[in-house]
Amino acid sequence: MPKSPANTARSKRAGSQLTPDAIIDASLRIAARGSEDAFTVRRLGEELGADPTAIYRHFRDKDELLLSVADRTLGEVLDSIPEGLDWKGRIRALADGSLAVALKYPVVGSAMASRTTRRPNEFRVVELILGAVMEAGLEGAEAALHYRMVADSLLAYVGQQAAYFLFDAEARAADESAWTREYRLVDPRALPNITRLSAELAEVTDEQIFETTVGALISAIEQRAETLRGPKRLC
Amino acid sequence: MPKSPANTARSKRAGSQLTPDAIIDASLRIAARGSEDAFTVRRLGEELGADPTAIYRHFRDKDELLLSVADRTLGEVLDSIPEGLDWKGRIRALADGSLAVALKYPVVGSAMASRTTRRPNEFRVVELILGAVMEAGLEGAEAALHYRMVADSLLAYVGQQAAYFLFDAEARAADESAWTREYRLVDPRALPNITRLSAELAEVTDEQIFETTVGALISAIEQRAETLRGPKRLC
DNA sequence: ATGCTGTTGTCAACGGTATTGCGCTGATCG
DNA sequence: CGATCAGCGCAATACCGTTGACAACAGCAT
Repeated sequence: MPKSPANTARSKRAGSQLTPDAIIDASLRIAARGSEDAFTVRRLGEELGADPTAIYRHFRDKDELLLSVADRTLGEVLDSIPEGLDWKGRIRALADGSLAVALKYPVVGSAMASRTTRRPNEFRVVELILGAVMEAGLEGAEAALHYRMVADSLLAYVGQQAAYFLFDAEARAADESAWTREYRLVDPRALPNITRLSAELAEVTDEQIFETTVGALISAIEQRAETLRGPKRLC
Repeated sequence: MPKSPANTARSKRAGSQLTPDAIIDASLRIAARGSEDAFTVRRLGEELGADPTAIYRHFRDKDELLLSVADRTLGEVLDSIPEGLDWKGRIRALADGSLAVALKYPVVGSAMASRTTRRPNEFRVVELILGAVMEAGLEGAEAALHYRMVADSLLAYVGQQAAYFLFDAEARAADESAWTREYRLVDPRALPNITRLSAELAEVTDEQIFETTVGALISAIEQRAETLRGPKRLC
């Protein structure tokens, strides 16, 4: 075990050309290449010009590295959110930023869809969402519940998109043509709705879907707050 | 290439003790053991009492097997949905059933979160959701869009839950205690909302979150249909 | 009956993955 | 100046999915 670094004037520059930050940078470079370049320990060593196993001097295992990388990207998302937005704007900005960064680094996005990093920037996200739902008018257990709804749904959706994006071009092309091709060949008697809407199904874009989903979450919060605020009448 | 099976009286019983169905059954048995037993080709061979590579005589690769397994479980979910429910009830039944089966076979649920199987039962799901949103009052592109919202959100959420459930007990225990432990140790000045709501955050259950999320999707459909139906006035 | 053909299971092997233990080296510190 | 020790390279390990060669065996035509 190394002693605490930066204790004295230690690790001035030394022979250590490898630092946690440099490794995270290299990881992001690889992750940005999407499915063209697998994110493996060997590939990472190559990118760093070092032996693959050198990474293990700075991270316990690949999982811990991934968590650190994810935290870095989370930070980028948070810093990109402008000041002065209302609660809906902040949630929308978080959602859009998360999706963008997850599609930029799909390996990271897909791997973290079901994880909690427990690192600094994750707490900032929690704080942001909690602040938003409270500004919307929710309190206590209701605020906590709706925070979880937003956080879990967003993370799951974004991770799913990233994983899908990670598929290589061939597989994705096959998947997408399925919407237009196979839906038209289906038995119209057993599946009348699909038959009738096959054209419309093929034209829905991912952006529309994401926008609609985020909108659904936001308006759920809004309605809940309204119900709790004015329980007297509806109209 | 084999000719079409069951053409004549072929494959009466023959030497073939291994059938696609038997392999799917064995896969589900392994998948049901969750994280205690990895779902590998070798383990599958062991479960079948056969050589691991024998599977490749019936499925092109592991991915195709997984798709078939997933389709089987989808069928179970669909068959468990009772007749005579209104559109909200059908969507709720589909959601609850999907979550249940994904937690029963977490490997399958997590692996399929970002896939489309393009197999018979998937079309039945599409048909079901489309029918529901149309019964709610949506048509054409609006129906297609909201179908995608429900399908994608549900699949992503359920897959996320399954992946999380797949973690071995130790990791999950650490994760869960994080909610109660680390949230209390946080800097109250930088993260006031977390500090204030740490108790409530720890008490939110997964069931509540899922129920709230599905409710949000349903009421988004309801509202959209209402807006389109009566565009005259609101009150 | 005999041989042909095609299916199915077995075996050994290959290339890929993450990870670990050992030995060297070179900067830091007493 | 010599001892220490963190950081790195190397070799090896234990898995993983997948493939190709081979043997057993059914059904079919001769």
